Amino acid sequence: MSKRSTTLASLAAELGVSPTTVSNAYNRPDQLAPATRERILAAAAERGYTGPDPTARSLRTRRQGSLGVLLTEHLSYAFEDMASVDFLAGMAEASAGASTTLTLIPAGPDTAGAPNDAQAAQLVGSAAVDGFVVYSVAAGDAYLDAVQRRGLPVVVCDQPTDSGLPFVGIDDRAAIAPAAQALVDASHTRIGILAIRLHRERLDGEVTAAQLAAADMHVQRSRVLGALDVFAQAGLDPARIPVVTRHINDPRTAYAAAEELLTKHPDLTAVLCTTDSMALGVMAYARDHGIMVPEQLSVTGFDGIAPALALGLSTVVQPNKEKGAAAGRMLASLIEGRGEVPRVLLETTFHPGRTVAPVGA
Amino acid sequence: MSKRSTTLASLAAELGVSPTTVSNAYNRPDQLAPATRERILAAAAERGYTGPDPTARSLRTRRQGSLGVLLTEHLSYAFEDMASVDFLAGMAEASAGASTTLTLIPAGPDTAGAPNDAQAAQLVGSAAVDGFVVYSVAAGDAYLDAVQRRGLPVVVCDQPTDSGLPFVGIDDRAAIAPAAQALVDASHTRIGILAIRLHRERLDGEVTAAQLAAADMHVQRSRVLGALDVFAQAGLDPARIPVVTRHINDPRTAYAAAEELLTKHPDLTAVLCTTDSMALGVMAYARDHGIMVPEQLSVTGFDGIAPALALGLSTVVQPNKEKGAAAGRMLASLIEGRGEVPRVLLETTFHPGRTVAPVGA
DNA sequence: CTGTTAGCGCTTTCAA
DNA sequence: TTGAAAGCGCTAACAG
Repeated sequence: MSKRSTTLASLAAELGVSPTTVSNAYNRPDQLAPATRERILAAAAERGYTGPDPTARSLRTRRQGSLGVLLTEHLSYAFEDMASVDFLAGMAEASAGASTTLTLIPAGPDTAGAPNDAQAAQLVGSAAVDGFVVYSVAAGDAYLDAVQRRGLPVVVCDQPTDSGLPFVGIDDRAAIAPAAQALVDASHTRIGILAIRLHRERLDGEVTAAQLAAADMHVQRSRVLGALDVFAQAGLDPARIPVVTRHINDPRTAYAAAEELLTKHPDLTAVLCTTDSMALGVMAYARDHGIMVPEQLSVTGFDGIAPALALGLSTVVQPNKEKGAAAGRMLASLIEGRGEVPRVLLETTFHPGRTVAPVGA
Repeated sequence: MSKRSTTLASLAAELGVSPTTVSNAYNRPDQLAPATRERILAAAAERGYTGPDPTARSLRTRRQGSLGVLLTEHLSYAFEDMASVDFLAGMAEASAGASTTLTLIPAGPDTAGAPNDAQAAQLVGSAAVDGFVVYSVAAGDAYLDAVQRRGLPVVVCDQPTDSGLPFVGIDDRAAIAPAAQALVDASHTRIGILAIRLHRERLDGEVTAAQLAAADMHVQRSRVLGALDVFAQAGLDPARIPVVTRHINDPRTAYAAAEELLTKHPDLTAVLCTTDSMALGVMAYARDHGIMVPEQLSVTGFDGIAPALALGLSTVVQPNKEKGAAAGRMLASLIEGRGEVPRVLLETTFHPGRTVAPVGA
């Protein structure tokens, strides 16, 4: 209480032992006499010394004991999406396994060209971590650039898919096929697509083929293209399949997107969504407007989040949590120094659910 | 590439300026000639120097730029509960506001008396943070002790309620009253209660009055007692109201708990749950067993998580996200040095929903 | 088993 | 406007 806080050195001095000995008492219990150790720990407790200062230790050892996580856009949106929450849960598990902490970088929204590159660099540059997992960030994102410059180990998850960095994800383009196929098998021909965030720039509404081709959010783009692959294969004209998108991913927005799609195209008999959250929005909209699912409208999703599964949504299930765990483990092993550039693709499955029915059933 | 990485000092040497000047280029742009600054930044970029090392800076400035968050039990369980996810989203918002990162401490399960106090102290003691928010941790928890010993600013959220530390939460005992009252008003007399985790020690199954009185998880205890208050007031004998509890909070467990309660007490006409996740479990069980809600069974929850609200659950809504934000802001301001011991109680509201109906309706 | 000696990379007075 | 010096608190060699 009286003097400025106790340090390892001051403790050592008061006890008449060397700093090394005190340090060993904490870090290498087997390197000193148990009696000495007891004496040191007792004195420490008495003085309110809780052990070596983490910062000083990190400076010396060059290890932080923390994995950085960079989520797309504003963190608080990320938490609204169950898929990213599951991902984080998986990372938490991996980090507990490595007994490190998890540092979340609260990335602000990064609109392309917006002048917040400096802030990105600043936040990323000053995070006390041993490496980063970058989750579902747009190609060319300022935060991603900053992370790469930082020079620490990095694992990219989901996207961008072409960064050349260690990667964990799924094959989105192939993964969505069974959902699209289910619609085709049910004889649907008037199908709409609902996607979130195809571009870094805000872009809400119906998307042109050119815009789709230029989309820089790889995951969403792959899913839309994967669905169109299947529809084209089935003889449908991709140009006649409306694609509506929204920048923000939350329930209200999903509802509005569903409304736009179904109002502009009242003849649709099926909606393929690139996320479950969107599909949930469609179902909410349908319920509110007396549209029976699947009798009058078939709906498919993507992700396999709990609420969607609980509602019996026909959807592609991806192992979100396992993805987080895999990314976390991969990062931990890169930090350990096993330095290959691995690329892990996880499996997905189609959950038939009960929201797809033959046309006019 | 060639030599060991660039440091502020080496950069300064190569440029023939002093370390101070380079430091100023990053930290006090107004303290040096713009031209000098440009030159320094350019040279830095060229050499791949991304700015002052965060650890060294922290050691020097004694600030970490990160808020620590301590969640109960295994982090990955925490993520399964939407209420804590919402809380985290709120904290993320507050931390973005303070432009700090968020450090999650992956607390392992802390059974009372288990010998992991050392690990707790270790994890908490070595986290590079400026303070902690402790979320819903049992009274006497080893992690909480470790946090207190660490001597950094701390904000307690939800529980324990009697720590004397800065606090953010709700009045759980009063908050649950409207839910209980709704059941009473609907003339229910055969009511069961489902709660999670009343004690630190694992305890699954029906709880005795003595066990309830000794519960060290304040929040759950308060909610159960608050409900019993109302029932007693209405002339029901608390001793005849079964309380079933589960240690782990996940959908499967909730389902099992519902099954236990309704199997042991088939005459129940209503179940009051102390969390929405439990209530969801009851509804799932009811659906699977052909029990109509609310016609044959009334159900109430607590929390107001999105999936529950979407299903029309009659529940007490608490501002989870706002709670996280309030805790984060309070911690940030304590770190800034505004050092009172505040105590914030947030408001709750009862969401009538449609899962309560008169007996035998 | 314990001690001595050097920094880890940075910021901060204080001077020039 | 820039520089010199002095540590922040710790651990890793290397001796003893």
